[in-house]
Amino acid sequence: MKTYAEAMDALGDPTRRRIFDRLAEGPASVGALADGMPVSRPAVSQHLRVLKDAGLVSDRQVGTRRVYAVDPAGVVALREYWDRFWSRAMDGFRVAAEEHASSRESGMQIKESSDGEGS
Amino acid sequence: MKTYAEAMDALGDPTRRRIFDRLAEGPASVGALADGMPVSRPAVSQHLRVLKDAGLVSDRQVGTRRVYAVDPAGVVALREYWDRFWSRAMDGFRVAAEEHASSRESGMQIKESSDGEGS
DNA sequence: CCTCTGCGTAAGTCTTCACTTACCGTAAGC
DNA sequence: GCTTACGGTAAGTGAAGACTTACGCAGAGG
Repeated sequence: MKTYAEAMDALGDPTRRRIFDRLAEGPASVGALADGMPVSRPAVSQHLRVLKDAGLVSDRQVGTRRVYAVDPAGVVALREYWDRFWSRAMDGFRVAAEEHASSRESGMQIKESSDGEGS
Repeated sequence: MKTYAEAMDALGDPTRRRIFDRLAEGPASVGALADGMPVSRPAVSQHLRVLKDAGLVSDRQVGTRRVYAVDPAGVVALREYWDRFWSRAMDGFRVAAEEHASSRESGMQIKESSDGEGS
């Protein structure tokens, strides 16, 4: 299974996010992607390779051109990961709020600066 | 605005993802986070700073300790960005499929290659 | 007072990686 | 056959950043 980690690493780069953003609006060839980008065409090629290895895009050959498009499978996997993460993060936040309240309640040594009470 | 880009960059690092994952299960102090991590405590501090600048975590002082927790605001912003991205990506995929079909129809040469994984 | 704990910060090192130019293979057109 | 588009790959370079150790500062407690 393509790890979500690879996808997150891939989208951690601004240029790759820009390329992926562009592909999200429709498939495009490498040259078309390189136009309107501040980097060279080989750079775009290398970024596309990373995105492809991460399972985020796929490519097909059309004549002499190579057309790239978003790979729905990778996007779905990433979205599922993010959904799990989302719920866990919300749980964690709830735990944080409860711990904050209970520790205050039980008289633990929490001298929150000189702020005193958090309203 | 700029938050989601910063958040994506922040989560592009494996160590920061690990820290954020840990915080998603509940708040923790810097020392507690550093324990069970393969990196030193200052490294964790620096990662926490990046996560905090990205709006993904918040901190409060408890005595001599500093307790970090996920910041729901940042998580919400990132999720909204992802939702928009998700729908755009799906649109792009539909466009790709349609273009693919039409080009096949017109008898063009097409060679597919996504990620070679036979069964 | 002094000490000890907990954490942030400074300074430096070293690895990663984004980008470049140059080159080579492949598909279409003459 | 040759030539011209298009794009992947190799090799090299420079900068970003992840990590370390050493140090400084604030709070809790004897």
